[in-house]
Amino acid sequence: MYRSHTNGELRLSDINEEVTLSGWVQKVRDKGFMIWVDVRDRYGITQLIFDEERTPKEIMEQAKSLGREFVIQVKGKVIERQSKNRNIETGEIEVLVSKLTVLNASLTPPFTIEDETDGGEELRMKYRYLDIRRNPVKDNLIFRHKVTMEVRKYLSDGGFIEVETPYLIKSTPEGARDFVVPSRMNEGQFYALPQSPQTFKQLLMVGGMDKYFQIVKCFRDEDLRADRQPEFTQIDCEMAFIEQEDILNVFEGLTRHLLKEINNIEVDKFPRMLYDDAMRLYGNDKPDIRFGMEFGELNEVAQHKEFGVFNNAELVVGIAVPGGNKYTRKEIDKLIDWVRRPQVGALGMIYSRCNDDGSFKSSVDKFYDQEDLAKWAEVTDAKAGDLVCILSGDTNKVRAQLSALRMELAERLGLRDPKVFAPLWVIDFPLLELDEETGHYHAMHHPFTSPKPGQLELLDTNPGEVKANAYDLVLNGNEIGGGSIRIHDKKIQATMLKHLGFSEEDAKAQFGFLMDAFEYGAPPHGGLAFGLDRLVSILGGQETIRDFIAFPKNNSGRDVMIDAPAPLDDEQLTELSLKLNLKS
RNA sequence: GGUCUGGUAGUUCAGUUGGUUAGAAUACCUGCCUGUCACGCAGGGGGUCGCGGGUUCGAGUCCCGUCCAGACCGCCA
Repeated sequence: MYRSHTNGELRLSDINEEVTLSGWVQKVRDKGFMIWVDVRDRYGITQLIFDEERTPKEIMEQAKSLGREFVIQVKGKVIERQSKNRNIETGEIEVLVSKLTVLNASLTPPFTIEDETDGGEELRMKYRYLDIRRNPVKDNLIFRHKVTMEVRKYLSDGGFIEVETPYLIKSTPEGARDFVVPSRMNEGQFYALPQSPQTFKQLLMVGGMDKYFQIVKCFRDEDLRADRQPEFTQIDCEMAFIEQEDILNVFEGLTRHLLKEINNIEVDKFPRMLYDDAMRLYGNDKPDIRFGMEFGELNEVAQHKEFGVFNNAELVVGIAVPGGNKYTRKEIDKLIDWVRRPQVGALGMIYSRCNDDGSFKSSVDKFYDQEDLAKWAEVTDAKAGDLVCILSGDTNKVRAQLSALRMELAERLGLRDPKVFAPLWVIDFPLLELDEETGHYHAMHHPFTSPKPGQLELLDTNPGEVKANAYDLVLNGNEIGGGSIRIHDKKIQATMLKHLGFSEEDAKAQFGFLMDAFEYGAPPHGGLAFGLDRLVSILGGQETIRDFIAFPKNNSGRDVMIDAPAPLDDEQLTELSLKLNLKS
């Protein structure tokens, strides 16, 4: 028996008990006459004591030789501490050791195994198994486990069946790049790893599994970000014989259940915002509504004077920065530099100070009088003491720029409180999106999303105006889920693919299996998918999803611990009938 | 594909205008220490300044290239 108790469990009530403990050496405090050793496992820390009077000499010597992260097993008696430590749960007792076994020695770890480690990101990833011994990472993994258990519980109780779908599927040209897997038995042919189980879950609907879910890995071969991994986990769901309203209700219920069970927070009914309104008021389809600073469009009140920059702009739009009038000229200039960075891309920024006496001072006083500036303040809902920041230009670009500024300022003003949760639905997304480079439309959600009833005809005349039965769940400025009512009619699906630029042949080759299935009694259906990694990190009140993933990839898609990806040797390449054609 | 930031002891970092033998903290090793718990005290070892080239009497420091890491833009139906 390696242990009778864990290291987080002994209390005063266990005094005089003979116990066996196992764990890692957190710390050796050698005071000469007395040695304390903190032994750790995932449940906590227990202090072991060795002293000249009560401990045999050879065990004292053994204790002196222990190093950090040695795996040890001890037998001993639980005794009350003379000086107690109120900071840890086992702080009132210690174990007087009568037998010490080193189960495995350890090299000195490259960073400290403590809550506030001295290890940098790269080092922690290389030795992730040591990192996982630290409370913050360990707790995050346990937290993730709790969230997924609650998800499974809620959905299973709601009649959903978890069904696994294949990982080795077929590459499709739409959407993200696929990770591909060569097939040895089918020379020159490749599987692709799924970007999502989309078509399979639709086929499950045709198969009559009218409430399906799956907690499932998905794969996208695109460049990474702090919050984006090449393999990530989705809570994937689909329902048949439902309307959009049913889906919103079920998954609003799931989200509310998680907030209640995990965060002990009750949330009101989630607001619903039209996509068009989200873009107009926040410049963004995933608005963070924990704070205001809504956009005020200023075309009408700013385009009647001699200021060419505004007059030539498609959109003039501003936000009020609460308390922003206290910024110095220098600070505002820095802000202007910030919006001019290539990552934001604004050409400049106009501002108007809202003074406490009700007067205004703007950077364009030459063109606008107090009455004009008062209207700007009114439209942007600026109060005395605020600063109105205005950008202008092409509508789509300027909205994105002002949205970036809004988020940046909110961050600086501390308005993005991770303890506050402000979920909302964004609904009525456009069906199609214009690719400015190619001039072609592509599906904003995916090609299986159904247009709003009665809008099918618009596809020919004004495709950009067609709205879809598509919706996103947004939490604190993050898209945590998205979905749609799907097409379940072969003809409509064929029309849709035609508009996306598929020839009849290509459509059949890529999605013939789905359209064939639609001919055998496909029920009306729809669903959505939650990004689990991001959902968990937001519920956990943290920015980085990597600390909620046991073994994440780095910025370049590498696993620095196992050093993947890696080249294949010639033998393997030959077996797969592959020949390399390296660019460099 | 692009923009920016960084790379110096095991680790986290400092290193001024280019100038003597490259420092601190921590970790590690040795010794001391009668209740420690961020233990304390004394001593010690530890450096390819990412790599390559250049400028210079002299480069951790300046220039060019390159690799690696991080953040962001593009991309992510």
